[in-house]
Amino acid sequence: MADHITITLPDDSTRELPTGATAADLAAAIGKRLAADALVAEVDGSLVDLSTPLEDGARVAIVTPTTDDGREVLRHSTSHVLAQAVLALFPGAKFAIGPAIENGFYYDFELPDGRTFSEDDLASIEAKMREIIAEDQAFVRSECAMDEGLAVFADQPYKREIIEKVDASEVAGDGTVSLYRNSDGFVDLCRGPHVPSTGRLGSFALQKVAGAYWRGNEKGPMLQRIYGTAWESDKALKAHLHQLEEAAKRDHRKLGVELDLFSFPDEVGSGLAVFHPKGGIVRRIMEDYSRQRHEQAGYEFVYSPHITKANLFETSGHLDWYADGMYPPMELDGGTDYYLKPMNCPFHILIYRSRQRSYRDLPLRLFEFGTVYRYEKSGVVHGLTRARGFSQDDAHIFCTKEQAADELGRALDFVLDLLRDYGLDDFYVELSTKPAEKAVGSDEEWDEAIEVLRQVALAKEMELVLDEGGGAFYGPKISVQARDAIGRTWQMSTIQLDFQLPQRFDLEYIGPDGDRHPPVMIHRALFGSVERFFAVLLEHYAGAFPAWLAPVQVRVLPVRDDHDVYAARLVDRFAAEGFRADLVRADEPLGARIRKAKLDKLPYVLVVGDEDVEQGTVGVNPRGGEVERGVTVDDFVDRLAAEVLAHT
RNA sequence: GCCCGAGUAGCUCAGCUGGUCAGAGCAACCGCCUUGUAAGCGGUAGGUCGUGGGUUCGACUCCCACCUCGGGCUCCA
Repeated sequence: MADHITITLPDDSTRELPTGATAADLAAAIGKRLAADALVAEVDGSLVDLSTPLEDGARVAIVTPTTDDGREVLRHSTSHVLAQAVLALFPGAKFAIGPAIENGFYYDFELPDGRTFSEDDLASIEAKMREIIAEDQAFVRSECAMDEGLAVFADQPYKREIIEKVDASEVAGDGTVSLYRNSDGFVDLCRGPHVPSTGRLGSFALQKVAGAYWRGNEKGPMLQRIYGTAWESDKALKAHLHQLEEAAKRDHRKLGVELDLFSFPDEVGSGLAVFHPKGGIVRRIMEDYSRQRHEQAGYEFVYSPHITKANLFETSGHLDWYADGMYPPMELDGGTDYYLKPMNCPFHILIYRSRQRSYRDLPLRLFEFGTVYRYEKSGVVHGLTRARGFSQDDAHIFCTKEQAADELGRALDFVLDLLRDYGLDDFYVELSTKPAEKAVGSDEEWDEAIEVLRQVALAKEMELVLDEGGGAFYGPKISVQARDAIGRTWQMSTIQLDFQLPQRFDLEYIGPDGDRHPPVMIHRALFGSVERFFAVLLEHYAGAFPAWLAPVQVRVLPVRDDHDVYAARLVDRFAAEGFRADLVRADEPLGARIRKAKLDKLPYVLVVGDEDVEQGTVGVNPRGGEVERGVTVDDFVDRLAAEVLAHT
């Protein structure tokens, strides 16, 4: 046996180490700083503990906390400390699984006698975790045979189940399982790797308690899950918690109440919103602008009813594939079932089919703000973003097969262009393929359609992400994902190619050759749901809508009663110019009225006093800007008009 | 749908183990104040404590059911 081994580093340089050297030795050999930062190592593509002896010829990278892999290990190890703390504080607790997840980790437990965790428990658990971390306990890996593992976890049914069900191939095919022990006797079943010792952890916070099914199975036992977040430094942790606070402040459900935009009256039912006047203004402008752009882009507007006989959705296939998502039928006219519509497409198809179509009619682009109703499971309803009744800005483009690629490209351009006009400008595109279970049509048809969509997306040179099995039952789709002001991504517009529905409804057109041909159908929604898009914009802007969308654009505040007449004349002038302006009289001090206007997030507050009445000016207090005195009214009107026109 | 948590005036919330616990601030309304850029002063009104049952001499407080809201229910030790 040679007395040394050769290791290749990520930069392709090599290093000689004594035989038997571990990943930790390698880190130490490279540098003090790296040795101190090292959490685990990546050896030939897989992550291992630092204590792992290296093989000659291995390609090794030392993983530090500020990498994705590093954070994942930190989070995973922190979840172990969570389990250790819970087992110490709650004798008899059973522990199940505790992986790292995006931004954090969780661990599932079952407490004796059906006990549950409360928020107060989190504080004591967190304190115990900090003790364990302060003790700097080593994570010591060992391996043992499966039956030995079963013995170690004699009173831990979930761990036993994991061992029993573990696929032999996943434990290196040798029937062993790996364990990690900490110094006070805590032992967990874990594939690893872990940080060398608990002292490497600490920038974490426990967040919430939730129920979760064992193995995600609704029929299985319900466990108590504790969620936490963990980071490489207190600074990163703080930044993450701050981001969460920011998101909470922007929550559209909260802003909807504060700004008097919409509500969900209990009397109406879960997931069913009503829009108040201020929300109504924003929504109407959103819709009007959309209509205007659709008209310019060659769409024709149609309308369809909210309910229809079952027959229509039988033909479309919705009742076969989608019945769970539909409201139950109403039986009318002596035995005929009527359904609330969950989608608009079948109606648009009937409009297409209402007369014989020629290739000269194509592409036919039908557009509707169609309100649909979907019976979402009660646990998934969420504000305006997941509602049971909502309006789609739904369009269906009927065209020849040859026109499809061009129409898809135009639709994608149109969608991106319009999203930018609403203030979103950071996108990527997702391509969703055939669902594993619910799908109609042959694989060949799907592959062909997917290929067309892929080409269209590639032509736009946009970042493309594959979403396996995420398509609708009738066809694949491209969806545009937008990142908002604080970096969250939202699925926005979808463009779906559909060969199925035209077949099911026997659609046809007469081609130049005089023969009948099946058209292709493109489903396309930009907002997806007007309500949801409203929520996204509300959160994106944190309630501070740009002037063109703001419910009130200008508030005029007279300094004293005797400036009322002048102020009222200004409001009239603004109204005449097509702006939304109001006036708040001097019943309260100016400072108080300014404050209220600011809390209402109005784009402009105008203060008018003696000087302004004399000179025909206003004092302009713009949202997020400096106060400017003595601006002429004409000047202000020009500025606001320009701003509204430019959609900024 | 299932689990956990929550539901007290329009909003935000206080109210310990059942017995003056039905309260505060903001908002609303009425006065006074007449004000130059983020909270002037005083007063009034407002809740069958989510709904319906039950236990009890007595329930916002305990039990059951239902409704609504929030978080979670894929990420394999």
